[in-house]
Amino acid sequence: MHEKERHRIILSAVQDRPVVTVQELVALTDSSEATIRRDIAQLHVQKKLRRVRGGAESMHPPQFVGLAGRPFSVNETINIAQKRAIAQKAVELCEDGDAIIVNGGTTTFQMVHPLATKRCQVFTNSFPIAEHLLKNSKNTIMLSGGVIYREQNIILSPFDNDVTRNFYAKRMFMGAQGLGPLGLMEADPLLIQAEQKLIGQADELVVLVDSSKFSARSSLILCPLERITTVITDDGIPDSAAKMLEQADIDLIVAPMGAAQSKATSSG
Amino acid sequence: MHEKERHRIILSAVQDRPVVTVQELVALTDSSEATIRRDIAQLHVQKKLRRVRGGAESMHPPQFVGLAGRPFSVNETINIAQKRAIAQKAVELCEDGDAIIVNGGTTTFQMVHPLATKRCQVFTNSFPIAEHLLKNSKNTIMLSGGVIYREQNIILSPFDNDVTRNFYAKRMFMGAQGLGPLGLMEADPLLIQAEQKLIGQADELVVLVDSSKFSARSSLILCPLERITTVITDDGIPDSAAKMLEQADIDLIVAPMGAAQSKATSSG
DNA sequence: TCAAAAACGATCAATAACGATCATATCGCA
DNA sequence: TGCGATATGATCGTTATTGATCGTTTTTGA
Repeated sequence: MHEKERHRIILSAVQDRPVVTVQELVALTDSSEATIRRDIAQLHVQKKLRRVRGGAESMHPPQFVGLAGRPFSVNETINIAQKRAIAQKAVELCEDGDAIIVNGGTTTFQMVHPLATKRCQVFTNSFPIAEHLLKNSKNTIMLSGGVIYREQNIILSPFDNDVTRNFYAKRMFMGAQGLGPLGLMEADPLLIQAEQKLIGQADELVVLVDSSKFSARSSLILCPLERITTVITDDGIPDSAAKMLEQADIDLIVAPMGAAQSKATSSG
Repeated sequence: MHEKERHRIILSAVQDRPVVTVQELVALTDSSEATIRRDIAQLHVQKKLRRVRGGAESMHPPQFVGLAGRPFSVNETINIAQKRAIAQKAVELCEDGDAIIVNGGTTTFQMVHPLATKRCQVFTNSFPIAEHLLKNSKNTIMLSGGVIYREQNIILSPFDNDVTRNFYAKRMFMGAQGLGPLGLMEADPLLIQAEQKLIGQADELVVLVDSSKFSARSSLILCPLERITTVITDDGIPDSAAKMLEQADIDLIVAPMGAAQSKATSSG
């Protein structure tokens, strides 16, 4: 067996499992302990894995997401003030008893705090949102079925016949990568598919975007402007964007920012 | 078992319960007290947990959790030793890559700790099981869609067309209210419906019941004995029950109780 | 309060993992 | 084919980890 081949196997094994022992790799590659140790040492200096006694472990250890409060470690803290203000306005649209769909995302996640005092029927595809509402509110929670994708903490189903089709809501709330004349834009094709499925199950579509999203562009169009009922953003929205929304007959809600106002930065 | 593996299991166990004893961890990892104490001391200086007399406790535990925070506050603590031992044996049937179904319940929940070091495809209808495995393991998690019932922390779908139908597994693991000559017995009609749906999606059916369940009777029959492939119980199983299982051609696995006990035996 | 039981810490032997070295095997190239 | 370079496997001394045993400390229960 060639070196490259072993390395491929080792990296594959170490990514699948928290730890791989030298013995397991010996059995897997049918080579000697000495060779495996040399390979591990080599991959260690290449930062492809971490060398530990007895074997090797992944460089990206399984995320220890502390508690319910902090799901997506990176994105969540960007523009947090704007997101909170926007989410607050979004929840103000909801009344007890309403059936709503909350699509997963860092902005929509901020809805969980004001939602804690409500009693709505919440359908979501976000594991952290469901978790938080389950533990900290009395809302009825419905979850979509499917595989839980760890990076986004989103539940995706490749099938068309999931329970999503049995839920119909007055409003759906969602964030987006960008919002322009062509419509709502998203980056990931997988997300596109899931979100389009959800959009079809709601009457009104409420989009939550901080003002930086009006200049952000992405490659994939999720839906045209006409489909959007309401846009909630912060007071950094450019006039041109406001005019664009007005012409498309979209309700615009501007969430006022508090005293400590920071410039919105694009959050990827 | 290697160091990292033990640490993973210890951290998994300590998150599930406010305090874990050294003895429990010895049983869970099949290593000596001295080793566990060293591990706990090590994780203590790493601030991964807090070392206390008798065992260890979680670092951020005094956290208030609502009703739904812990799976079943009452049921969870009874027969905990038996449940852990039984769950341990159940996980020993699983190999990396296996597709398994884990039905929600207090006994099956104990499978999460030994599962922490595995890499399987786990389909479950239990929110706590999904949550724990998501945070403490690298398993692929698939969740059934539907309403989250807070009392049982189970996700139920009244519809027949949910994503459950798209998942097929080698084995399904489930607990039960009782196990008698007439078959597997359950108390709640709603659970019956959901569990029957799941049973149809697996090849083998593995039932996890502590020995008290052989004398328990319930009103509703979930499935006949013939459908059961394997029963895992503790060594308190009465001879009559063992004979009943043998006549029904069911594999019986007895989980040893206590530190130094006879190894598990398989028959039938 | 005292005695029994459990938990603990320290120590030591056994074991497993490691690193270094050398002999052999394989590959590239002329 | 022959040669050099590199990769691999085996051996051995060293080091780290583990489990058992001891005596000590803490908790439990009468």
